[in-house]
Amino acid sequence: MNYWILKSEPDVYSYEDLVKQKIGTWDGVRNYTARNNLKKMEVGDLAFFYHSNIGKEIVGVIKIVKEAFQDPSTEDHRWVAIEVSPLEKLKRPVTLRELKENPAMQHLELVKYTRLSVMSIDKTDFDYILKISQA
DNA sequence: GCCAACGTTGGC
DNA sequence: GCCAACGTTGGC
Repeated sequence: MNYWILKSEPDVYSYEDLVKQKIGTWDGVRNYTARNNLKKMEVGDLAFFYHSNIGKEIVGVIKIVKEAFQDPSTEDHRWVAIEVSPLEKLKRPVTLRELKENPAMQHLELVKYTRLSVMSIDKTDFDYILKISQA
């Protein structure tokens, strides 16, 4: 079982939008590193939903409900999409700022590779962030 | 709105 | 295959 972080601009597609839809298609990824991560996802994996640009914070936990398939938003066979469902909204969003300020979180890809939209996260870090979101 | 980081493209 | 030019993303 693996853990991930999925980024979206909330004015385009927010966690609340996903809650309304119940199942959302995560498509439109056009970056090989991100695409490779999508391909590694398995049904049942968990991910954080991060709001980029507006908020810049992790707002919820979602789960992968369908593994990689041809991205429906393009004919180009290089790109894939997955499907996700909302699991729970964080009691308190965890901001990028506080992660950057936390010495224990400096190795996070979210902190180091700001432009990557689909990335993995260790279970340890996943649990840690969940924990601080409940404080 | 600006800029840094970084991925992609195309000329050689 | 290298590298300059260019485009895109996302934080500030």
